[in-house]
Amino acid sequence: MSQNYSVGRPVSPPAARAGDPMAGCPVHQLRGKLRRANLRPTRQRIALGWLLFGKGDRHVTAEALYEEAVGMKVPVSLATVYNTLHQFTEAGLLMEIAVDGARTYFDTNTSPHHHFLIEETSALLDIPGSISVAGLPVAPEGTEIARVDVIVRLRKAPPHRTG
Amino acid sequence: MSQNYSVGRPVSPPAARAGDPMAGCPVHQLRGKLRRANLRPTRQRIALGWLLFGKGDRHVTAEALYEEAVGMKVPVSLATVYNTLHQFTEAGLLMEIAVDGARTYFDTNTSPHHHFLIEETSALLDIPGSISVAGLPVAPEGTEIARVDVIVRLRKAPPHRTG
DNA sequence: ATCCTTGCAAAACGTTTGCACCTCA
DNA sequence: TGAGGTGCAAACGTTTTGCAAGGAT
Repeated sequence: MSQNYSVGRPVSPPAARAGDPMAGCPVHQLRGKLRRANLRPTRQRIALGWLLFGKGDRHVTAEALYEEAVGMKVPVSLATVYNTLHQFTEAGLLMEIAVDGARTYFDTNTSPHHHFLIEETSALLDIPGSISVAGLPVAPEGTEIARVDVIVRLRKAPPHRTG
Repeated sequence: MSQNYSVGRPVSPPAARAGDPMAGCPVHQLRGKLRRANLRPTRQRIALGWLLFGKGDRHVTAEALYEEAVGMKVPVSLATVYNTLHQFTEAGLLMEIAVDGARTYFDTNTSPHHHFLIEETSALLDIPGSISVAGLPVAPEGTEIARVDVIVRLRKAPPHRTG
């Protein structure tokens, strides 16, 4: 329930030491996940997958993930982060959310759900619970609904609420 | 036409030719609209306002509006188009919609409504009728809902429909 | 060995900004 | 005339791309 964002200490990047006996660790599952997606389990993809999928649902930008990887001594380039995020997205492991004009978010929660956008910080949050959208018209002929995005923009509330 | 500023050439906004029954002339109303927004009714703003508000609801990108203006021999620069769109937005004459990672749309319909996004062409359409969004949780403490955006992404339907 | 993947840097893209000149009220 | 607006081009931040070297099977 609590959004624990401060992971980092106990996690050791898989590339830190060569030849570790890590059979049975989440890395192994990650390899299978990548194989199933027809993605070779390379060092970078495993490290990024670890960061992405090892902490519950996340909303990351390419740059944020890149800096996180660099901070954990994972050797990776920004271009590879972009490539990997897009490959993961195509494989259905991530969902891409373009909510702002400048940044693209990648969401590890690929099930249909919607988002809060904190305008102050441009942070994205899953909206808990379920939202129902009623009154959708039929899609124009020749088209079908691919996805429905609901974005609730949150502003800082006025400093007091009298009454 | 280098940086020549003597563009006294009569812009050909659609009504520059008729007699001048200013009352009822859309340009006149536009001038008032700009005045009320504390924006000087300059040539460029009037021309852009004409393009924006003279054809019913529109969803334009800065670049599209720029090319439209250039195509109509309205001397305007891209930077001014951006400036004007943002000024209009701040004045409440336009609504900004960032639906895609790359482009920002400006909607002349400022009332709350939602959109189709044609993924094939990145075109934006107002959704006719009303949509109700139910199940919204309360905004986190200290925040309030500024706006709710619903974007229905439309894909080309599968080529066959074997019944 | 082969193909896929990565890294680097530069290009691409849409947008913003700084400064000189011009226009409107 | 003065306050404000405009144009141009260059800066800006994010994302994409091309090509050579490295890793996975």
